Amino acid sequence: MKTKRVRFAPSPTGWLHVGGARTALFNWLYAKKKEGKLILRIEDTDLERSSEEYTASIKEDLKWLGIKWDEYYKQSDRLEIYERYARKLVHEGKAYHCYCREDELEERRKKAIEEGRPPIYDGRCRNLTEEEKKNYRDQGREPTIRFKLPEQQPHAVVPDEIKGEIEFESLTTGDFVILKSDGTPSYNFACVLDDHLMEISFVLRAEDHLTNTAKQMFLYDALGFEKPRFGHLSMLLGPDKTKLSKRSGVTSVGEFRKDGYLPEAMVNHLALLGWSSKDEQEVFSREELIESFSLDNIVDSPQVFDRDKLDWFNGQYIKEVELERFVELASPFLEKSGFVDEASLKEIGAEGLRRALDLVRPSISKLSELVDNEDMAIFFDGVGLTGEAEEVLAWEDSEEVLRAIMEKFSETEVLQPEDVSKAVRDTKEEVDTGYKEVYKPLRAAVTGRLSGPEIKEVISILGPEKTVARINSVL
RNA sequence: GGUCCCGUCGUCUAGCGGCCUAGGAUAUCGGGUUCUCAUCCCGGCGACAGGGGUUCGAAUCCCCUCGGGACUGCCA
Repeated sequence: MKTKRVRFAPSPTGWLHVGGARTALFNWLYAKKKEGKLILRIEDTDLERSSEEYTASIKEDLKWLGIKWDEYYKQSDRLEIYERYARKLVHEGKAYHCYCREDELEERRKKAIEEGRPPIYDGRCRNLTEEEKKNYRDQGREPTIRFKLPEQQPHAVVPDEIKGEIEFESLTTGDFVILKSDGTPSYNFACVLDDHLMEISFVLRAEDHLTNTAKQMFLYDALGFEKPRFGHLSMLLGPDKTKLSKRSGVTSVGEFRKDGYLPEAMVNHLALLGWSSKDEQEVFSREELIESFSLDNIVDSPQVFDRDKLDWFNGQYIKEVELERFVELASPFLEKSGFVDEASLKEIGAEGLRRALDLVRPSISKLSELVDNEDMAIFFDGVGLTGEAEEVLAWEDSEEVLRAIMEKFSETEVLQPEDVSKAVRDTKEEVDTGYKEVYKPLRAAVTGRLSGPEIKEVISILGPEKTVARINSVL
């Protein structure tokens, strides 16, 4: 069986957003599942809007997601190819030069809409005489090349493997431009040529290309190319149910990365947007996704990108990742906090930081929550007392409790969590009071607050010296 | 306006004629665990867009209506 080849073909006119990322992911999953190849093709034929910066950031984001491509192309490197094929079509009488200027076209389009006619190119340059052409050229007009659609517009049929065969009663276009006046190809033309030349076997792209695919059918026929298979993914929508755009909130992959989402969470969430496994599994490793991925389970209807679910996934991964990696992921965010500096980091020590982060991670759903995180702050100095904490410290037995337990802590160099539990137990006996009456003042004194991670762990990490100092400071 | 796609809990989805008084996840609410918060566990609320058919039987098939979306460029 021939190697399956799919592609992801973004245009570098903006950052990679979640919709594009999902398309890339599905292509990647398909390639992996079929042991095929993924081709990354940068569609930068719009010289005005494309930029190197975006190209670089798209590649970076894909790498971050773990989507690796096997081959890489840039359409701006291939301009001669498109031009050559365009000329070939002109020679064969399947395309022609059009000398209409953009403003003229725009004018006619507007008029057509006003008059209730479809805004379709009227084909007026189809049969220009040599003299007319010369006239236009003398006027300094740079022609475009338009593709000649069959006279009697046959209806296009797109054999979509996700939605089923789609029939178009009519194309909503006239002869369309395949080579722009600046010599660059238009999207549909470059796309068809490249998909063929790069031997793409399956074109899996988003649904906003459906009408493009219909147009492309004619191009394949005119060029004498065999058609690949096609599949159209439903759209990813913003919360307002319209197409994702820069306007519909933060949707660029890079932003999510900066906000402290893990790539595996992003991948997991994206994979479940428009696809589902046969069973009711939700959390998938990459390998599991590849294993269970199938075109059959792809959904037709569009889906809203839901931040809440992503947060949940991210929380799951934050709890599960190896501690070493979590520490690494966390450090840039910690560095941004007000309470961490080199000195305080040294004081808590690498092991202390590890334990503190491990203790705090169930409470966050994204790494950015680590910045100025209250649960994290308690491991560093400069924690003030909340009003509630002061109230607890004012309890009748509080002072006695604290003095008693402080004494126990003073006697050791190291405090294991179970040592703290024992000290609490003994103190409770001594003072003849309840657990709450010991735990609460202890927490209040040590952390300045009434809520937070397990206090015996906190004290264990802090160590006896600091703990005692803190208790002392409130007495 | 035209063409095309889509329509199950707020959101992601299971369902492909009887297993559905519609299942799961998330969100939300309540309970439990805990010194507390988070986690975790248990439970509740919550949907077949509407109307016609077809059929013994429809969320599932057909038609219409309504609703949402995309495209309609010398952008991709």
